[in-house]
Amino acid sequence: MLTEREKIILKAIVEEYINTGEPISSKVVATKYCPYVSSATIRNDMGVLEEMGYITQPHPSAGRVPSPKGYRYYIENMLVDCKLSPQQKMRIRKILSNLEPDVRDLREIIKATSWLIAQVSKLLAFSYGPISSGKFVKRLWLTPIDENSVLLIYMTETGDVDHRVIYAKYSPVNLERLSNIFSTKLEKEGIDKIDIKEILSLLPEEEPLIKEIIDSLKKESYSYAESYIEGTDYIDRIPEFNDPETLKSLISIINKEELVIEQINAAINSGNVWTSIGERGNLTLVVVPYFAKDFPIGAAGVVGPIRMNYKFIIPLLNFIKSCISEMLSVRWR
Amino acid sequence: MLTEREKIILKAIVEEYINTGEPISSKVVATKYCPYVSSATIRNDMGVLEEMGYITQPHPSAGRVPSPKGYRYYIENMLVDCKLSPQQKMRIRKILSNLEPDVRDLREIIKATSWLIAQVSKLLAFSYGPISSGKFVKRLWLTPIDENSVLLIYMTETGDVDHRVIYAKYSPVNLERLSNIFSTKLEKEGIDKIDIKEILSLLPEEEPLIKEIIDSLKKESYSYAESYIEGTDYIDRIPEFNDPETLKSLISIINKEELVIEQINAAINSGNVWTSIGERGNLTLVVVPYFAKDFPIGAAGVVGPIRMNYKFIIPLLNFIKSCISEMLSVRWR
DNA sequence: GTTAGCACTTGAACATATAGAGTGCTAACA
DNA sequence: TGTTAGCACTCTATATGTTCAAGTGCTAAC
Repeated sequence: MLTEREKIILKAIVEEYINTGEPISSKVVATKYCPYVSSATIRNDMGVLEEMGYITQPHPSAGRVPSPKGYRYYIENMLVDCKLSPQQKMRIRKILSNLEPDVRDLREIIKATSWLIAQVSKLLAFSYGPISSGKFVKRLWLTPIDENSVLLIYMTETGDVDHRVIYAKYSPVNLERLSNIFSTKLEKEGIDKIDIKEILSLLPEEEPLIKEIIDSLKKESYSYAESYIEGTDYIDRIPEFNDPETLKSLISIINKEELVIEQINAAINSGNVWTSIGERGNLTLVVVPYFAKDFPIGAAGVVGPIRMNYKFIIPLLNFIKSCISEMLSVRWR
Repeated sequence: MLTEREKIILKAIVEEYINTGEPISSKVVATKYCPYVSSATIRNDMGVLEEMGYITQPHPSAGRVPSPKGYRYYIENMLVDCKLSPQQKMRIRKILSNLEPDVRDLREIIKATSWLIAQVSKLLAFSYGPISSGKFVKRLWLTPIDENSVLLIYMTETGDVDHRVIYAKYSPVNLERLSNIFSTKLEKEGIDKIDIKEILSLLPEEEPLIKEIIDSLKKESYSYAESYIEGTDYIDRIPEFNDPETLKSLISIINKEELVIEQINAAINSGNVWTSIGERGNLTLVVVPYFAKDFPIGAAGVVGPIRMNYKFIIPLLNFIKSCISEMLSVRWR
């Protein structure tokens, strides 16, 4: 448990360091944040904070810098009820309404979300989705392409649509019936549980096609989420991104979505902003999920240096979450 | 025009530098490549080569390094008829045949191409496509989703299929007829030229839907190529990728496909390997197009430091071009 | 045209000195 | 017991000088 003054000092160090990027000395804290005690007192307290792991010293004669634990304490205890200003909200709403005419389906909304976040945060931003919560295909359509191939289109329970080309001999007259049979079955239960034999018995002559369809659906029932990255132009604004190791971590995070999916799932499960501080090569991820009604659709967030402006980013992502969720809820279901 | 010995020296410098990464001294060239003359003679020739712009000196007391012009001369004049060994070809064919069962449509082939190139080259690899040469939608299908939305699926002349959700009031009974009307029209000419009024006169009650369809097709007739990047794990193998500026260029190339599209188009137009050396922040792109029969489908290649093993990469990409083109040509049309 | 020989330039590595920042500690104080 | 002034200490950053080896360019001779 921290004393009141220790809290003030920790907050001072975090905010001052976020602003300046330089280690913070006891003198600065004393003059700007605790004018009623001397720098020697601050030094004593800083020793305690360091022992507890909230701050560190880059080297013995430097000031103090927040540790990940310090940032976490700051975020969890000192940013509660932190909100965007009405002006900032207005600005985001305006950008969103300018965007809206160009955004026509789920994926475009998701893509636009990353763009929006990057624009406003001036950091790298990503978005991810759509996920199918239950991962169930609910309807499908079959359309002939040529004598050996059929187009399979399917819709998941979250309204996401995708397609696939299937190769099999078939007779066109059966396609519509087969579509209906599958759709009726899938309406009730997932692809893993429907009775294949029953379908085969209804249209035995289409066995190769039916098998291909089931095969495809099983593969695809792990819905086809994509991730989008925006804001690479802002890399130059961030001094921490002059370090090759940090940049390499950034590249792997940008290009390998599996590295981020864990965080995304954590955010979706918690339903709220999820912050991972410095866990992946000196980078912080702040992730927020978004929903259509109560269905989780995906997540979005920023990737930046550990030293980022949490006081702005966190309420920003919370606000964007509510905007996007509202957009999605109006359009779907 | 270079003398014979100058050519030998240039080749020596390029190949030695590609191997070692260190500036090459006259002594090394003399002992390893021109034992019949002295290092002083080599020095004289190197002075000439430097004056002509084929090589440079990092600093006055260092050896020589090839300039982009030097690399280009090397590639264009000293790598003609350079081929992969039968062993290497076998290896690639084997990887490809292992891959084949998992690769079911055009996009998956394109994606797998980048993976394959990265595997073999141990560099960052990308692939891009499918492009629609004429960019014409040839057939379309309309499928009802609910009372306000229709699924539009369309196929371009290169066999690429995509879909879009369209929002409009409509009556389901007209959908099939409308699909056929559009498909018949599009079979003959592009979306920009078909007679909208005629279609409207056939089904005047579907005006909102028809307009939405045409709108969508016009937007989408710029086909929906995607790019894939693989091999980010190999970044650590490349010493040049410890420089922050180089890494930043890499990030922008990886994330902003528009930066690469110019090179891709150049490769597609030339029909062959296209190399851009050091034009974008100390990086080299080697790009090769691939075809289905004679239709260009896309392009693939590597991104790496200027100092890369062209002697291997260029015949590698040529070989992959022929493999992929063959795969595509068998499957389509 | 080629070569041996040498003076010259430069970078890299290392040692040294200095100034400044910020601390930790001690002893004194309220 | 908590706070403070004062000071010695440590470390970084910077500048400066020295040495070493590498590799060149040039000259004069072949």
